[in-house]
Amino acid sequence: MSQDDKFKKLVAHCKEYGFIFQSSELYDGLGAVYDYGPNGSELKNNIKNYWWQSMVQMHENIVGIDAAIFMHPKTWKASGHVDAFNDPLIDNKDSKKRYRADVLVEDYIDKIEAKINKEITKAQKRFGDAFDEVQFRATNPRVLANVEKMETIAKRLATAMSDGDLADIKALVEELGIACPVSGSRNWTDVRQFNLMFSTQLGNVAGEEDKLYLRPETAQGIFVNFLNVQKTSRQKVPFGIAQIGKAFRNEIVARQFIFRMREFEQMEMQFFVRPGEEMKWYDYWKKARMKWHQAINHPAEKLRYHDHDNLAHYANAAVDIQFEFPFGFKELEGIHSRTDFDLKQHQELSGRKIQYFDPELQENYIPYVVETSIGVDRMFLAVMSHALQEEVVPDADGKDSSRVVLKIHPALAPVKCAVLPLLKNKEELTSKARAVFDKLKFSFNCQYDEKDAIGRRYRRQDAIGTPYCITIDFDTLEDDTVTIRERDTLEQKRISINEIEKIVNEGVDMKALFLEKEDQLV
RNA sequence: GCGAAAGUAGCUCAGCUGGUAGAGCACGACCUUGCCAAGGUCGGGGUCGCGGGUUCGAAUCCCGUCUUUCGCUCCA
Repeated sequence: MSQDDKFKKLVAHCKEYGFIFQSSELYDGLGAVYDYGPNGSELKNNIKNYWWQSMVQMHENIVGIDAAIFMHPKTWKASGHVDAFNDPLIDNKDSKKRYRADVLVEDYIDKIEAKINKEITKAQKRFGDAFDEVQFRATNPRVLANVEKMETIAKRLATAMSDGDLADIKALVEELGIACPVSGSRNWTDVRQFNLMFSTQLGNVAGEEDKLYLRPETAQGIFVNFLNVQKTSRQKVPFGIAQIGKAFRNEIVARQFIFRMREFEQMEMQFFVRPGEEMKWYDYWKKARMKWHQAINHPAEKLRYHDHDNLAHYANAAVDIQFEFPFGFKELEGIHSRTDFDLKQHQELSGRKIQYFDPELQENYIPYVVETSIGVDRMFLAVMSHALQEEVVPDADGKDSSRVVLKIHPALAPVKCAVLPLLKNKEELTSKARAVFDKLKFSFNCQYDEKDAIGRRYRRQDAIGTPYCITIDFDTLEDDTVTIRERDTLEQKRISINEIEKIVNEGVDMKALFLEKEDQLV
């Protein structure tokens, strides 16, 4: 099966079995927005629980918060999003390629600089030891002209950027004769501004000053609460603050099902450390997060680290954990060393001190931050795409038949257990099965199903990843035993009704995922 | 946003040299069925994404629009 087919099957499966629907489908849908259905919301909650427990419950020095989506507008000035998320974009009409107009101009400036450097190297060779670079730069007419040109362009670009003068950026591109690297043509569209943040307003009659943004990341809710949390939870550096919540980005292109959505959910943990110790913790979380992924049976070969070539404005080191999705290796989680950038910025713009007094060092400092940030929806997609399998199993006559099975980790499965009377028309069986179901439903998400042949019901449960099926037959009426059927092995065992709860609970227990990691808890 | 492909029943799709819709699976009822899907009978369900045009007549031809998929950019 091609990757493309596999992906299509995954999307179809998600819809057919109530995992994911397109948002507002009734009205033709809304671009790049999706809803989670009955099974999807269960799975999503289980993923969030797995993350939350591994972070907050398993670490004494990590606490959770739930900050509002609306934040003071200055937050986004401080975080750099107002500037960094305002990209002036320009398209080349011939190659159909899109570029950031400011980057095109900056590349042009780099070219001039390269020219100057070439000039200097040449002169260095000619004059040898007698060469004085400062003197040369100050006097050589070609160098002087180029430096002036560079400065003029840079200054004009900076002014145009801060004024939002898109026409002048376009004019710059045209005047400099910048050509598209692909088509070589200078046939450009106008420069257009794309703000990746959604805006709305506070109050009914709002002016520009009341403009609010929907948060483009959850992290800032943690940073602005740093002192509140640190003081009230009596935490000492190093410690972390975890949060799960929605974030919004008005992506130019949102694609690939739930991989890139305009409204998405993040699971973030900001770990505050002593300045200078950030790389140690960066390495620690890099490893710890990889283990978290592997613990739910995602194989090592489907996961890999990917170092960032270009660091974001707030980071001094950054690595992605990539997962092999049906459409290739893509980013699933990011681990960033964010330095003291955010806290420092908030200190500056708020005019309030954001410092931590370290009782051991007897000094005040702004902590450094190591962030782990993972997309819930991407994790969902990773789990689904790895779990969805089609395999050949023997049917009633021992012949080959295919089954579609979601081999999802039992701890994440939407339904933990299905209770099935062997036959539908025997009242003794159905009422006994009902009784068993009514007991089990207090312990975990459980389903009762009596329709169709037993084999077909097994397959239905396979399709949504239910790890255990309990079948009630005539022997049950005699001795209170049932068969328990395991999803992956298809094995059936005869157990007593009293054992069901214990066996299923052990199978789906999340604790098992943490035990193997105990040796490396903070 | 630009380029390419697609949109017909809950799902997967057929029908498309124009004559007002079909299959398989799914769904409901009844029968059958003693452990790994696809047994029998009956039944419900679609104004063919939406809007407009051409035509006596449009799922089918034309235009527009929305959505999805793939590529370009960015990212959790």
